[in-house]
Order: sequence, then C-alpha cells, then structure tokens
Amino acid sequence: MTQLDHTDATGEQTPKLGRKRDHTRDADILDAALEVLAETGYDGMTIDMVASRAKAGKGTLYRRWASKGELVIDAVACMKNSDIDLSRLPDTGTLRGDLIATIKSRSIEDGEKKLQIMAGLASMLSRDPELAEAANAAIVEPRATVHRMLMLRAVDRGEISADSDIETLSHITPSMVAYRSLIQRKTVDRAFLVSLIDGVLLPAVGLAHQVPSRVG
Amino acid sequence: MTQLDHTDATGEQTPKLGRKRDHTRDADILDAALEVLAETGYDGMTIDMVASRAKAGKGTLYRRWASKGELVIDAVACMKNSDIDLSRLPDTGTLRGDLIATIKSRSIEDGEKKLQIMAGLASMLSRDPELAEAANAAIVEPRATVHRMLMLRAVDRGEISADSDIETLSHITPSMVAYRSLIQRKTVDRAFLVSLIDGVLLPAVGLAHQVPSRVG
DNA sequence: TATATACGATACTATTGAGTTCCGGATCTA
DNA sequence: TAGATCCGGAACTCAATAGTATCGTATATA
Repeated sequence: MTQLDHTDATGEQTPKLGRKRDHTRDADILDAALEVLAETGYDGMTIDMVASRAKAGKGTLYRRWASKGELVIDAVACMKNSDIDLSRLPDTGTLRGDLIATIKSRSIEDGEKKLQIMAGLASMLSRDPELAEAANAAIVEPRATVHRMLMLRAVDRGEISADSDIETLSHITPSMVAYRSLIQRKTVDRAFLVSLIDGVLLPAVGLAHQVPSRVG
Repeated sequence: MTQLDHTDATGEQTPKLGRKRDHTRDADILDAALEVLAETGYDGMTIDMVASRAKAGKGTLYRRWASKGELVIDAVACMKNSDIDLSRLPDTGTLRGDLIATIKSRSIEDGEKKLQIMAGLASMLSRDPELAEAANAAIVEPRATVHRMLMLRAVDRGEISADSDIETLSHITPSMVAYRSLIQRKTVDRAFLVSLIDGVLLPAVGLAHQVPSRVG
C-alpha cells in the first residue's frame, strides 16, 4: 500500500491554496530508504541518511510519513514485484527447463539486494507484524510463487504427481538462497541454483535424479 | 586510558593481593545476554538490561568484556553445542527412522530460541565476520551436522547412493526451519519437520516418496 | 589486621538520533 | 499580485545509551 493520495502522514488534507506537494519526490525518498536499509539495517539507518541521500529535507520526509517505522514499511511494500513478471514465465515444455530458465544473473543480483534488506529488517520482524507481512509479500513470496506456478503447470500436463508437496517445495529455493547468503555467507551462483534443481527439487517430485547431461 | 592496573577486560591478570574475580558470575551474565539478545536483538539490547537481568553491576561486565560487541560475541560463542550431542545420534537402522528420531520437542524449543538470537544478530552479520562465524558455528552448523552424519551413515550401509548431494541436503532442514520461523512466521512443529523428511529429503536421495504408513 | 581488589548499585559524561521548528526561496491558486 | 504552502537545509530539543567513575561493602592474601 502506498501513502494516501490527498493526505499526509498526519492526516492533513490537500491545501485549497498554495503550492501542492511534489509527489515526484516520494519515489526518490523511498529508493534512498531502501538503499540505506540494505547498507546499514533498520537500526543503523537514520532519517538524516535517507534525507541527504534523496537530497531532501527531513521536514519533507516527516510531512509524508509520521515516523521512521512507517517510512520503512512503505519503502518495503512499494518494492513489491519490482523484478518479477508473473505473466511472462518461461514455458519450455519440461519442469527442469522452466526452472533452469528462471535463473538469470539479473534476478540473482536483484535478489541479493533484497536479501540485504531482509537481513536488516530481521530483528524487527518479530516485533512488527505489519512490517513482517510487507517484507514477506515483497521479498519472499514472489520468488516462491514462480516455482509454485511452474510446478502446478507440470502437474497439469501430467509431468509430475499431484501428490507432490508443491507448497513446501516452492519455498526450497528462496529458503536456501537466503540461508546461503545471509547465514553461511557463501556466494549464490548459477551452479548452486542448478544443484538445488537437479539434486533436490526434481528428485523430490519423482523425476529421478538424472545426471544432468548438458541439458541446461 | 583504563583505570585498572592489574586486571582489565582485554588482558586479565590475577591480582597478587585482595579479592579474586568471581568467575561464577560469568555464566549468569552470558546467559542474561543471550536472553536479552533473543528478546530485543543486538541493537535493542542494552548493557543495563543485561546487568540488571544478571543482578550484576555494569562495572562487573566492563571488567570482563571491553565492549558490548565483545560480550555478544562471547555469549554467542559460549552457547555452542549446548543442546546437541553428536556422540549420541539415533541409530534405528534406516535413514528415515534416524531423521524422525532427531525430532524432539525440546530440540524444537531450543532451536526457536537460537533462531530468535540469529534474527537479532542478522543485521550485524554482514559487518562483523567474527560474529558471523561464531553464530554460524554455534547455531547453524550443529543442526546441519546431525543430518550430514546420518546421511553419510546411510551411504556407508548402502541405503542411499554416494552421488547424493549430502552437503546441500544436510542444510535443507535448518534452512527451512529458519525460513518458516523467521520469515513466514509459521509454527515449526513435528508435522512440518516430518513433511520435510518424507516430501523432500528422502525422495531427493532416491528413497521413493512412500506414503508414510505409521512408521514414524 | 591491614591492604588491595571485587562486588552491586548508582550517578555521571558524552554522543547519537528521532522528531520539531524555523529560514529563505520557489510555486501554485485565487 | 498576494497569500498559503511547498521545498532543501540547518539548528534545535529531548530521550536513550555506551562507557566511566565512585560509593559502601565483602573477601582474600599477606
């Protein structure tokens, strides 16, 4: 949810007289907030950092958001679906082909930044359910949704059994990527993602562990 | 310039005269630090909280650790292996039996607290490699090690193929547990852990997805 | 027993940062 | 054009907290 159109954070309304709020500044401020969030985490982030990065005055920020917390929630919520287009999923005819096709270097890079943001928010998630929901919807679910849809399509065409635990399996890659990046602190590269597909996901849906002979 | 000539946090020396340091207080302080860490996260944790929880003076803390950061690193490092005993792994004769046997309610509870601590540390991990290493060794690796050892034993007795990607698979459960608890904010219960074993791990090592007929 | 040091408790200092207010200048509506 | 409100910027208030110092007391060594 974005901030309200005609009122500011404190509930003030559009002025009948005088200059109107310049909403072209909103995106700059939210982008700056996400950058600072990724670099320093929620607690390390200061309003001054965000304001100066966006070349804005602090007053401009507080005219739009009542507090640092609301700014962060809005920033996280607004990055939803910035990089994933569900209407353009790969369709190669096989589940393995589709899964491999979702691996894009741009997708990996974009994912890394979102993971940094998630790490910076982690300690807040247990204290702010609204933030947790926004972070989940913006960072995590889009990734799982891609795999879920590809697997459901594989069920439809009879490639895999409908008994497969698709809900759990669709979260394997997002989970392992977050874990490897944030906790193990190893690089997430194509080889790792392919090994998840060939060593975990496909065997788990009954597509026997095939030595992947130059298919991907 | 520190005020202490004979002992200080960075280089303790036994005094030649006078009262000796009471090292029985150390564990209380470290335990208090872990509790506060789990409840409030690194940034939310204050030295006063830790001191009062441990019924200690702040001076007592600063006599032992030079800073908040060093106290936290020490606290995390000292909880290593507090709950897992690698010399007493289950041995039921089948991989499934062993994996199911590792599910204990006490293990789940203990894991939840460690996950809270990990969440509280998350934003620090990218800035402090020493802390990241301590957290990984204390919280994450012990869990993966159990699964790794059980799977290696299954290879030894010929139950599963040596081609299995055991290194990746051993991190599936720790990863999915962290993900479900911290990000999805769903409960981690026995049913979820069993579904990981039967729906992901066993199929992935070539033990066909069997409908688990009251075996566990 | 005298001395040095640890202890818990508390007061203190210095810094940081959220949020507010004010400035001079720009911009929009009446 | 005039007044209201925006803008970036900077100064300000106020609360929180890391870290230091001190007090009265307890305890171990010489």
